[in-house]
Amino acid sequence: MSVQKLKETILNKINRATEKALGQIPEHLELGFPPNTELGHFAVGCFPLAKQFRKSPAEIAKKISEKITPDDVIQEVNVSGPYLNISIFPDVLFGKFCSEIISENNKYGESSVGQGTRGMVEFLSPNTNKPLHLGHLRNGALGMSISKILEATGHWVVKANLINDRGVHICKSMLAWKRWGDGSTPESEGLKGDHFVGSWYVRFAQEADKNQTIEDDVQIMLQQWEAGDPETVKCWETMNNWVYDGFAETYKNFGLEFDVFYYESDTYKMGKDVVQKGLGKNVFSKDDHDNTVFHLPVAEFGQEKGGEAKKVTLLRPDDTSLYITQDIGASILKIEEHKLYFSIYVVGSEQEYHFKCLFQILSSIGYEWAKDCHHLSYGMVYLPEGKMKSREGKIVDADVLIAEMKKLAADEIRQRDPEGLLSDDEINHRAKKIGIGAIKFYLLRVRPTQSINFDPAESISFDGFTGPYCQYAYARIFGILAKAQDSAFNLQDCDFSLLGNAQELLLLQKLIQFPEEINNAVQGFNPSKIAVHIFNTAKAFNQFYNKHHVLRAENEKLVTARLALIKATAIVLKKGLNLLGIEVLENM
RNA sequence: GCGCCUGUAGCUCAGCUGGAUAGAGCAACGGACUUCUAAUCCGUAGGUCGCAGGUUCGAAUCCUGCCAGGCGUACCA
Repeated sequence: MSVQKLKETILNKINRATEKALGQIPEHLELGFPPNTELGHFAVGCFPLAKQFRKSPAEIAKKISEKITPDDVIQEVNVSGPYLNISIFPDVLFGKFCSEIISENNKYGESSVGQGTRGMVEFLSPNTNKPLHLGHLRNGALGMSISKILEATGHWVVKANLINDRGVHICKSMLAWKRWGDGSTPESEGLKGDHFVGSWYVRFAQEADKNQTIEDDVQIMLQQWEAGDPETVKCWETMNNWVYDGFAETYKNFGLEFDVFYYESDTYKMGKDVVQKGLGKNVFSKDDHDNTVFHLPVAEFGQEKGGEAKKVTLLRPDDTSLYITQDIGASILKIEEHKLYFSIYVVGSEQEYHFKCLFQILSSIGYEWAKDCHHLSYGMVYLPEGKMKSREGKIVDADVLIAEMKKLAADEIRQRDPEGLLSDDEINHRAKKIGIGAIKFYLLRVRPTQSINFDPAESISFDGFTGPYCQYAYARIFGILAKAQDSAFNLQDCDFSLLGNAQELLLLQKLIQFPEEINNAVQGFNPSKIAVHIFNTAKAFNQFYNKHHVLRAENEKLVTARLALIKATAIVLKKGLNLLGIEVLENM
């Protein structure tokens, strides 16, 4: 009997009892959990039945309970006000769930609700004029996690990175390097490529403060680039390649993976012909200044003070395109090239209006898939002094943060290894997983719409509601399982009737809830659901661990049953952390 | 002005498809390592759920108004 069947069995029993007691099958009931494990293992609130049977929920609960007879699954049913609290025989309860989790292993919690539909998650989307910062890490962590969660729920995901590699800001670092760089390279300066290029972007800003005319020079440079001037294009390629080398290193360190890269230099002209076609079909029109514009539907977007519809400009009078025009082109390209059914854009909340307009325009042009485009919007990352602004140097650099967290983790590991038994390689290996795990968990543990106030002094720690806390629980379990290897247990021989104390019940409850939380996460595009649940699972394990022994339990049968329970726990912890893009460690 | 987001314990946040006494973590204080890893656990203390109405048997959760903060608001990306 599977877990799903067990739940159905319980609900069926209640349905039949309701029919006996009140003459009708209930319209809708949900199986939940009581607030504490002493009340029972599952709970059903009778509120939804009040209308159907025109009685108070408490009265209904009482009548139903009278018609439920214990059997080989249900041990007893208690009524507490409007609730039916149901207890299951421990051997069935623990037996079913532990066996199922262990046999499904890393597939536990997955579902096929996505039915194999293919979609794209576009995230990170960096500019090639400066290194990545903390905001990019939030974006990257979200993009990776939501991709994994979509895959776990039966979707086919293409991870895309649309790189903003052209434009006046890119030309700024080019101009500064050409003028003052004196042939220097990342190698000659001993810098990561993206940091090297970023330093010239900063230099440009400094020079521009002294001398406004270079702002004009950079516009000329942009024109030369657009005209395909060989020298400018060569410089652009050289510098972008330096940046890509640097980015690749950061992607690798932080665990960011992409299936496809798009470059704005390839796509920035693409929206134009779509707009011009739409102009012919009267989807778009010309305004007084000869701009090509789109009128937003008043019902959704409201109207201007004068009463006319709001509009979006798509082409300037000289037919040059704007950001949204490019995005129209890129959106269509992505869908057609990869035969997508849905398309997700992981982009900061400051662009919500942009995407609302973009999806509306695509829909108005006639693309039905526009309804399956989703902007996964997330809040800003603030520093104590305010919003991050790279031009003012108020940023947390991604590489610096990663290195710092890794170092903090390494210090912590060394403290736990006073005799120096661990090799530098091993310390490095662990420190990386722990440091990155701490950053990712910190960025993913709150819902995306929340802005994050990043206080470098105290924001990211290894204690409490953190990634390392969850990793630690896993490592503890791994330690026990490793020691138990000699007495390898067989699921068939487990006597699960021995389990059932408060800590074991709470832990099992967390394991049971896991698949549902994955579902919640995917429906709300919200990985924090998983972060919170994995923390609660780790906490439930630590509470169990501190109160009960596994290997030194009272008797051999209890040892085996508990081994099965913690093995199932390890599976859930690992799966959950992996869905957040966090790796587990076997030793900490 | 308008739109979206946010407002819950000293701080950072869960809970927000209405339901059992509002939960964590951090910080504070007090405990637990001869026992499977103390990056742990237990306890104490800490809350007019921004304010005011409304809907409901029942509201942190839904509706309306207001207050405060953030972001956005057509020819930047």
